[in-house]
Amino acid sequence: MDTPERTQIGSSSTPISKYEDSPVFNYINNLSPIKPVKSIHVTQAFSSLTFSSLPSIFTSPQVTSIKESWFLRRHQNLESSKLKSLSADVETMSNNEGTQDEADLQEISQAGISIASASVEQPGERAEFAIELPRTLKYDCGSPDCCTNQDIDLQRVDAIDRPEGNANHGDNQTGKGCDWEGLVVSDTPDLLILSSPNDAEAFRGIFQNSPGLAIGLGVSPSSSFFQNNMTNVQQMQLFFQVGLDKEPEMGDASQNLEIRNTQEDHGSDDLESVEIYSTDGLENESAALESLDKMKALSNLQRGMRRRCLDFEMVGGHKCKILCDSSSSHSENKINSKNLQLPPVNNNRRSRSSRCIVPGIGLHLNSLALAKRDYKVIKCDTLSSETQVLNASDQELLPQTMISSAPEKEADESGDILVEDTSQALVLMNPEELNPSSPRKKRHKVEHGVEGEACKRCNCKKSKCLKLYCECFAAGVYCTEPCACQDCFNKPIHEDIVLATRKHIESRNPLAFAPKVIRCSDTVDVADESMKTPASARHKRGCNCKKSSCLKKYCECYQSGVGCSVNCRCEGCKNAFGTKDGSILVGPECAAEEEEAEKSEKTEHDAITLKRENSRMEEQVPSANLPSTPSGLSRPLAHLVFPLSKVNPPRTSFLTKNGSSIVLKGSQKLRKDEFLLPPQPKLEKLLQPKNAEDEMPEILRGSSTPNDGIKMASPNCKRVSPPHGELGSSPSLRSGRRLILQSIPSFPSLT
DNA sequence: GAGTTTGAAACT
DNA sequence: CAGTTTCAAACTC
Repeated sequence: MDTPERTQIGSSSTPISKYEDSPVFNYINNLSPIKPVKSIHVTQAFSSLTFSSLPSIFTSPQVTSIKESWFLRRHQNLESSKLKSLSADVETMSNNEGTQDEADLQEISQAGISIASASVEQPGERAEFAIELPRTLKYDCGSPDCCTNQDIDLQRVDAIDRPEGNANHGDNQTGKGCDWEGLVVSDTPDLLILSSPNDAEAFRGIFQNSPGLAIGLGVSPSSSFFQNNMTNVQQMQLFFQVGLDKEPEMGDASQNLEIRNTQEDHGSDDLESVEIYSTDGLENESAALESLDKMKALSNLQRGMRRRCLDFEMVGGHKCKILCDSSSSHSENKINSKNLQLPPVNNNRRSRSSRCIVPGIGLHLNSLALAKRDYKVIKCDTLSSETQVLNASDQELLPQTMISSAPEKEADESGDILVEDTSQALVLMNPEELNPSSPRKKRHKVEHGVEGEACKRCNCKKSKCLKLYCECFAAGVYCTEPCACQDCFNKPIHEDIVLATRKHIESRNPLAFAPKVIRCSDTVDVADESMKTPASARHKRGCNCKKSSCLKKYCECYQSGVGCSVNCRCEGCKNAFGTKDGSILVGPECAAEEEEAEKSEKTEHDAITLKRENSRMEEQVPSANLPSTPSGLSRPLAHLVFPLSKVNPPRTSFLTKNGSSIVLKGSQKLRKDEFLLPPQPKLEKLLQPKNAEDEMPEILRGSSTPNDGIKMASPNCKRVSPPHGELGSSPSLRSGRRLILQSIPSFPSLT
């Protein structure tokens, strides 16, 4: 099994080889521990070179054969004084001295550029090392490679676009672990470490401490290595060219990924090789194989590059910077799209990628949040940053993500929560994420159309962003740059603390991180429930407002764009989205107002009902479409969005609500109308009575369960009945519900 | 931008 | 569970 040495010996020294030819000699050779002097160098080289190489040899005869040829080549090249160079190569590589390595690198780079060059031999050598290791080791660390490959692909694009200075060699340690978390958490430098031992080893043997190689990878023009080495520069150019060529292609990251993956599967780990193949044509695998050997070295290098890039990407903060660095907005968008798209593309890696993907934003504590953002980002990219479109798409995507990513919440609160989340997610996505250019630290500013809750930006000073006071923390999101928090611990670096704190809080209140607003009955069999309380959204706990009359953002219900519910203990509720219930609570004033308003409204209501119904039908259709087809939804959503946005952050909730709740209920219809119109006190008053009536049933609570809704409904009906009596209180409600029912069937049909 | 108001979150 | 304190957002000037 000492094949390498033997092969080397035989190849290098003709006399020995002669003897070797004889089986007897071979036998003796095996018996004798003593080895030729020359072989020693070789052996050292190997020993140093290949921790992993040995296994590779054992595992794959092909590899060994390759090595043999490699050694032969090497010896020929090194004949005179370069015998040491082998060991020196290995050593130098580790030592960074490697003048020869640089030459090799140049050769490699040239080879990589020209693909076919006399110098190919040497690169081939290294390439073999790199390749061999990965192949042999691949199986050892199955998952990482796969992941890495995909990631690499993704990164490639980014890497091309992004110059990164440091070619940091990751330690195998990190690589072994294939700790994505570590990668994510860890800063860029270690990222190169490579999740897969293959890469790590390959880099070690080849690159380790060799700036030239790092340059050869040439991911970063800024890197001193790169600057220092002209050859590197050439490679850089190549890379950039490739990147430029690809960038336009990048639009379809998925395609690129697939191609790359397939190519890698074929056995070529090199991204470049993949690219080359793609350009040259994957069809000719034979030709590709030839080029592969040459390319392998480059491919390995690129691999490392890619991974680095991924790692960097992983680090949320860098993305923004990188993006900013990218010259063209297009490139940025593409990059974003790439990054963002990745998660959706790779469902398996979603969690990982999601983290990385989330731009600037740290890891979402909640998988939901992750999913949300990811979708958001993706949508933004794909849709060209149109919030409306995004909304539609988000809704579609969200449910999926929600389902996959956040089972916990789902279990807790059913589908309603998910819906909310989606809305929030949309909100998040739309406003600022789309326009990272203007990060506003304070919410005040954030108000732009959609933002609201979406872009969580805290200003915590004492809570360290580890309490629910912190919106970011409460939202399950890491604080980001726009946050003006002080002594913030809600960062990926402190992931442990964050998780521990989160856990602690959840221990006290399992629903602490659940969405505050819960959709009553979106998913449920709409028929009955929808009838009852399409109200759709209610605040989980309700508010406790005393002075704000639930007309300001102090009120969480109002802030969420949700009407107050039975759960609320608010005083003097005048929530424009729906009072607790005109019922008792409102008090004399509210009651009187409500009654009057109701009376006045009745007439209006009747007149409006038709309109509402029409609008409902329209809205319903889009809402129904939303899940199914984003495109269709986009516009209607857009309508909703703007008004909602104007109204408040509740927009987010509104959007969700709009989809289900508004459509469902006649009262909500009013809401929509209201929302469409800027929500104003006038409207509020008018609406309130309506809301009171309509919402009364809605009030059923945000109760996720239909049962609750039903319960709620009955009391509401009682309350409402008197005012409704005019309208035909119960009948009106029922009628409204009936209408809803009618509309409801439309949903499924439409969908 | 600073100060006040407000209500949720946290604590006792 | 209720009362109090703490906190940060929302709001006002």
